[in-house]
Amino acid sequence: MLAKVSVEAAVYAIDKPYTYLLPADLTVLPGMRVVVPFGRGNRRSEGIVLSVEEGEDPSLKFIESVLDHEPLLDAEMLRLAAFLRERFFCTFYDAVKAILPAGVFVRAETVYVRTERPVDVADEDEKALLAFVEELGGSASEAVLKKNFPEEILQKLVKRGFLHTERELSGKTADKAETVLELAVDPEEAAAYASAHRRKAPMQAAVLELLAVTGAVSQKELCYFTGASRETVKRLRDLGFLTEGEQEVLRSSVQIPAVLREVPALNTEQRYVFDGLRKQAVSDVPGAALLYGVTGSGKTAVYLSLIRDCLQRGKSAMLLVPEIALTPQLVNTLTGHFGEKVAVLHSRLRIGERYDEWKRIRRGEASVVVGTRSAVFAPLKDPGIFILDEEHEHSYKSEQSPRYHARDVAAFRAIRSGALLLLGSATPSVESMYRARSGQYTLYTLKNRYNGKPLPMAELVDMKQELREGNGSCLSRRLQNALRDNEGKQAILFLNRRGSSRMLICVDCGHVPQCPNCSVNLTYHRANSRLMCHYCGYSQTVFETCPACGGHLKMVGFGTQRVQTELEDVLPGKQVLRMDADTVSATNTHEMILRRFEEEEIPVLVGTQMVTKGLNFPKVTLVGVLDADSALYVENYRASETAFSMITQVAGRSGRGEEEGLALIQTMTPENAVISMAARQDYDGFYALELPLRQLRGCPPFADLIMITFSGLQEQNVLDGAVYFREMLTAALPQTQLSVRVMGPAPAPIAKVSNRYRFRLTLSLQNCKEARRLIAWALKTYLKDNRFRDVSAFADVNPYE
DNA sequence: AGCACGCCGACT
DNA sequence: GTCGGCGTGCTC
Repeated sequence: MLAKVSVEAAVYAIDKPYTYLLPADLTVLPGMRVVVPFGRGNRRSEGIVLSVEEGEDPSLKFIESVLDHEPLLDAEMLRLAAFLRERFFCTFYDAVKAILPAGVFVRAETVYVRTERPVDVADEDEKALLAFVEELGGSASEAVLKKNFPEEILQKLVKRGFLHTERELSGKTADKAETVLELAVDPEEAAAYASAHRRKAPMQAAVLELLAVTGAVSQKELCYFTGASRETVKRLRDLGFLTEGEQEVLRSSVQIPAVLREVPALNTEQRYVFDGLRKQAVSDVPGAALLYGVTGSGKTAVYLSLIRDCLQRGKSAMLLVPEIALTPQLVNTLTGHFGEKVAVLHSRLRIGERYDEWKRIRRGEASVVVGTRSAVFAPLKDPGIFILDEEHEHSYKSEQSPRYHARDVAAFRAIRSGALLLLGSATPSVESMYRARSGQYTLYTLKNRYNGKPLPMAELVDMKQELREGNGSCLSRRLQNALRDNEGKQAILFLNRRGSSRMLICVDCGHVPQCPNCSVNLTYHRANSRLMCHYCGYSQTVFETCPACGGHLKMVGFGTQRVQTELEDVLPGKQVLRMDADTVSATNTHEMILRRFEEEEIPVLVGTQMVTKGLNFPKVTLVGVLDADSALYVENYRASETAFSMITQVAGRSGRGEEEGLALIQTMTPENAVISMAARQDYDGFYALELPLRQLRGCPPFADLIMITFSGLQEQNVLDGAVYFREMLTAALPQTQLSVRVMGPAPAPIAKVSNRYRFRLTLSLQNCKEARRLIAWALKTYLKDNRFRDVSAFADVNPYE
């Protein structure tokens, strides 16, 4: 017998099914993972079986062992992996790793679980084994069983369906407080360091790789799952890769009430939308729909009714949200209505918890999945609807391979399973609205807010004028007055500036300490009182004097810190809460800060991006956007869209309760159309303005952008690689029917990270099969070329960064 | 990518 | 004579 295997060790250039011989004593099915020898040195690699067929070929190597007792992926999920590989230019195994929960890949033991089947065995040994399992509560670990019983009996019982196997992560931690470790650098950087040091420091590499996929993990779990010692973790912390904090153990976040609540009744408008969507959902080819509903129009109520309807039809449902931590009410609402049927999946769950939820979904015990991006891969049984709430949000796009967009994955799964794809937003992405208006999606609109209140008044404040009149502060006089008038109520101030962190500047010569490895300024971290680089983890002590001229160094906070200081003058004695990268950590989470803001009724909350999302604070009557322009100055075709939705969403935080709200939008360019339309909440105007620009620039929805990023240690070499790629591609174009616009190579916005120079090519094209085949061919050919061995390359479809 | 093979220069 | 530098080619 032969098995086609997708091998983890095979990089993109050589990724294809490899055929192995199947030893007679191994049972292998498609979707099971195996260990195989690979390459000249026969190093062992994990792989996943794609198919098994008859045949002999003595020149082939043997599969070494099988890792799973049953397939982890069924035919449909294998197909999904193939889709990811073809669509997003990753290896098949990268796709598999994205689809399966991390728990599958970490140390686990096999447990045998009794099945529902009534016991009717005559054999005494078999009876004894089953009784033993029963006594242990219905499941027993493999190690324990094998110590007490011969293996044949165990296998016989499995074969006859009295027991089935499961992989379980043992040794769960259950302390009150524990050390939590969080990645201090970009996941991408951590992964890069890991692969560079795999040989010399395999444990460090394992730790970083785990954190790159999971975010924050407790020290116990980290050591347990990687086998690393605490010393290794400490070393990584000292190298600047990890930050450490104490955290209370999360209670399983899902609380199920004793009595389930009824799904709320819909108002006339919601009812109309629901009826339309339901009809679409039960049709033969449901297709996709866009629900465009202003903030506060009650999209969630429509989702709930649709999910209930799905369950009543015996189908399951998925609801994706951008960031689960910011929508705790939604999870409570769902569990309040659907109880144990709800499974919650997001990156902040512990590995074990996520794995448990995954198993519940797979077994069909959970039929409503709510979660973030990666939850789109949940192994739902017979899905009837895939909902993406706030579909315009960037967090639906993965920035690590496979660089997928949850919307595309959900669309694929919906089509394959005959389910409805529903996208919801108050500020839909231009491409989704275009598809809705051109008839590819059905368009549903919710125009009225359920509390009957109008959208908050938004006012533009000209900051140039402020400057001219001598106000150099980041708070306009209009905003200062509004803050003073807001007595007894709450306000949120929003600052867009990325990395609102503090840095050092020489007051004499203007020198700013730079990272020696990256083209960025070093920023000050209060946690360890050192200057650090966000990109590579480099850190150093704070200088006393300027290294360039010996002058005086001054700390400047271009961010929330400065706003907080200025607020002390405007509102003397009033409490101000800050929420940004500096104050938010694994220990002091968003939720905790937001809860304080609400419960203690702190007058002002100042924050970055994080404060724009979701939350509903009835007492907030004033919202200030401090620098509306900065979102526009990003090198990305989506900059206007991002700025528009950001301003609109922030303004929407105001006046959600009884009192009317006010939003003040400070800008240096009040004449800018995007900003003034956002202030007026004029989505249609924005759309009409943006669409022709997209067409002109060859951007979505008219064409797709595929960005190829090249990186390496020698700048000239990297540039040569990019130029070569460009030439190879343009030379191949005449043999195709394709029209491709190639832009670049140009240096990436951050030209150097970890001493690696980065150049990018941007291709604008119609994203069809033939185009993807061409890109894949060019990438593979390039990656196999010996001249550019030390210049890596990857493709990213419609990147957000 | 990662590993072996092979062909050159510096060494006990 | 051999140890080890890195350029080259292949991965069922």
